[in-house]
Amino acid sequence: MAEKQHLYLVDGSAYIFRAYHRLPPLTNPEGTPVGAVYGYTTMLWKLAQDLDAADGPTHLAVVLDKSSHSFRNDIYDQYKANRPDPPEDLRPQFPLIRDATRAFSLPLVEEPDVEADDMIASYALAAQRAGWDVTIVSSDKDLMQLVSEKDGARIDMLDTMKDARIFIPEVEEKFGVPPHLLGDVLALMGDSVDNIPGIYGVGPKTASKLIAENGSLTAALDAAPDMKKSKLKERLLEGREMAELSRVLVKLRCDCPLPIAIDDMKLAGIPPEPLAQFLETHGFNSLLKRLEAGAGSPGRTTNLDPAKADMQGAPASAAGNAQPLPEMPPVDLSAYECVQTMERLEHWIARAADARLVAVDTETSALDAISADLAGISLALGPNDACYIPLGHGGSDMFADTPQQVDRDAAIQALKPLLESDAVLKIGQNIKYDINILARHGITVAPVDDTMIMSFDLDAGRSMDGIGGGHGMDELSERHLGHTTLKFKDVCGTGKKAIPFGEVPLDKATPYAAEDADVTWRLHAHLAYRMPGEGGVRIYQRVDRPLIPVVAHMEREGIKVDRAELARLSETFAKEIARLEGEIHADAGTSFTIGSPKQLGEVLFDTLGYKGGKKGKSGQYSTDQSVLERLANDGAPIANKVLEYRQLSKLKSTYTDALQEAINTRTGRVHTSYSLVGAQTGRLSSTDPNLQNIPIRTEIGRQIRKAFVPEDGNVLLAADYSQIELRLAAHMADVDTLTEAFAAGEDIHARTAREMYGEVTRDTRAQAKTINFAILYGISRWGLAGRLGVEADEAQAMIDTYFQRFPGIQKYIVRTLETVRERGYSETLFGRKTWFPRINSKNQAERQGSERAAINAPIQGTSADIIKRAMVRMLPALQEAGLGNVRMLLQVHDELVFELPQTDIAAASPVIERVMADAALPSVTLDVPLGIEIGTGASWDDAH
DNA sequence: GAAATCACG
DNA sequence: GACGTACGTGATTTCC
Repeated sequence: MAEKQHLYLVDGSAYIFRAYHRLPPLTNPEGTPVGAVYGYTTMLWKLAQDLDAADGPTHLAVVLDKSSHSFRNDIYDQYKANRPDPPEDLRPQFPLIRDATRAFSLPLVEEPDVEADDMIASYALAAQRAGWDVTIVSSDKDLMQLVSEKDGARIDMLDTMKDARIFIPEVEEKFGVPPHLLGDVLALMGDSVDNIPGIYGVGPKTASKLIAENGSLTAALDAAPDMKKSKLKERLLEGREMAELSRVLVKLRCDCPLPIAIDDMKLAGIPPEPLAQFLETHGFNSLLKRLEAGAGSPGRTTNLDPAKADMQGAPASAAGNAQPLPEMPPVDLSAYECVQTMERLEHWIARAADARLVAVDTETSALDAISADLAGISLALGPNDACYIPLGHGGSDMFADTPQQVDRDAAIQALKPLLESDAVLKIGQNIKYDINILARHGITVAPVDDTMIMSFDLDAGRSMDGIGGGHGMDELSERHLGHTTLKFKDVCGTGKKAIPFGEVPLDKATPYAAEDADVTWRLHAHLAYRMPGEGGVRIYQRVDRPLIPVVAHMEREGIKVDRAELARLSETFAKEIARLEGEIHADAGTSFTIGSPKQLGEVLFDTLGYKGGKKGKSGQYSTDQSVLERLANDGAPIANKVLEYRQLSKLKSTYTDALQEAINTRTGRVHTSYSLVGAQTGRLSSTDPNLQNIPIRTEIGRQIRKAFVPEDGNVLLAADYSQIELRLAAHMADVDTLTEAFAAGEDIHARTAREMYGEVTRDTRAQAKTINFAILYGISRWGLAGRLGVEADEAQAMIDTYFQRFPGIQKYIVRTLETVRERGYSETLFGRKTWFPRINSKNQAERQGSERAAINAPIQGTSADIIKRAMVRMLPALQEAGLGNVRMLLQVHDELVFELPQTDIAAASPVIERVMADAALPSVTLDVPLGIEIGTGASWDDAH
């Protein structure tokens, strides 16, 4: 029997309207707007690429509206009458949609006097009659009428923007009736966009209820006279005629003549040449590169990673698309405007809306986004085309005049539509900060691009000659623009004499603030230009960019800590510290600063004369934990006391004291700040305070975790990836023994012990665990020897055994190092690069250090990618499950912490588990399952 | 501001 | 023949 045919019908006209509103204002090299065309092209690409997929197309055609007039206008002259003209910069894109379709060599259907919907209906039913499956690529609710299954041939829909399949249950869920009754519902409720009247006062809810109860529109209208007296009854009686007219209007014509036979819509390989030409003409360089990389057409090539078409999360940004690099004149600080009236503000807002790409920077009174006050906002629309809008300036001198400025709340109301518009891309340097500042003024800034993160995704780990390897704006400006920015300290001063930005006079504030926005705009142009050619698009668009609002939101949530509990602990610790101090001084026979490693070393090794003091390169004795533990074993009672003293001082100063200070006075919670560019591997880092290193390993430290608590009625839920890095190592090195052990849910360290030593005892398991971790970090015989307390050759023998037992691991290490040496960077499964500029260094220590980091980076980085993907999907998944009260508070590398009502635990746990376990999909299918461990409780400690 | 130490994954 | 030994972070303290 022949394979089943599957026809995809693309509703091209509807798509470009949606693409237009979701995509940034890209232009081709000639300056013609092509944002929507780009979106359309990527969609076709993705569809064509699914040619060999299980449910992919065997046949494909695009259907477009030919003219604005159709037979429906003859029936009802008001049909679609109140539709506004398409936006100015969309109009030139309509003909380009045809060009794009032809470039893919796809059949195109355009018929006069009927709408695209009618042609789609006619084709869909014809194909279904022939026994084919049909997928309509659209999200138009009218087309949902066609969803059906007949003799095993199904018609379904695909919304490529939401990546959602719509079949009968989805229609029923949305409208409360099966698809064949949908036309009746639509007729009753009407449609303001198409100007279909329906019945006045009847919306989707009432309409679907009436149809569901009566079985059809006619029956519903017939039943009206018998209804008990109500507003609805009157409306049904009065509106009968309009409803019947509407029923005709929403009915799809299924009998249009078919200009192209369905058999001729066969999707074969797509000739690359016309497509390449089209992509080149419009500057779609990222797609062009892919086409070339695939050495063929999207419909045929197997080189394309499905992840690249995995459009989850982010609306497109300018980064990664066609971006010619504009000419940029030198920065001119005198070119900036200080916006002091509503008229000028409106002018800038209008221009920004027109430009559809604006660099934004907020100036505030402090560095902490959760409590800092807004001092002003700067905007940039191009090089030297920038302004500063002071909103909270006034001298500290009470007698000085407050400078003229727009009323803050009025300005915020005026800026809100711009900053929230889907059609305007907001770019910022660390825009998470600005998002959080503006969130407190009721503005949800979106969509965004972030130059700091773009830089990180291109250049993580790279150090640039003399300029440094960071991603701060001043550094980026030096590196990419050769421009030295004004420094904050030159404007606000430094140290004690520093003044808040709101007290800086406007003639000094304006050049500083506007320059930041100008430089951000310029950096964005540079980085967006580099993105596609240097492989930054995938990780930026799929992982890091969609994460920005998610992390911003977590920071705003914060977590509650029990201040009284911390204070109690501080006091207990203080007493204990004082006692130990006395004893240590007595043991030493002298009073000294225990917290000074220098003095402590001298006391231990000179005054008291203990053996084994080793000085480092600074000429100082080492007194760290391992040294003190050794001394304690050799019978030095003072050593244990110092260790205990150290532990308590650490806990008190870093945690119990500092966390009390960190409680925000406004929210009563602790708000950390996450850096998305903090760790070279792609991990997040947490500062002010660091909530990623709260004690857990010792009993006394865990008391601090007990102070992290939910609000009354809630619980904390902690969800951990179990052994994720070892699982990823097993997958990436392709070690069957380990992947099978993980699949079987075995204790992986025990399994390693069995493989290496033939038996599992407490000892061999512990050794195997150490070796497993050593592998992840790039092993050396000395390092392992030190950890295990054995000689180096014994450690070497274990390493040899390990590699013999798991040859895949050794191959992975060799392979990874080879590619890093050759290309200069490592890569995660999701395409995140980390650069190792010293991998070929002549300095052995430097080189070996880089090698160890390079072995670890793909594993640690892939783990980071996975949890980031889980975070991006988490709240939408919970929302969809009706769990809007679940709050995601913290991320600790392989753990997510949530706060939720006690009553939601049972429903939320499986959703959280599923999102985390499936986070690699669909981009990457792992050979190992990702195990998730979930706990709940009345504190963070209890949740473990 | 660097160095030493130690909290976490 | 010396190097200096596990990957990735951030906060605190002391001392120069």
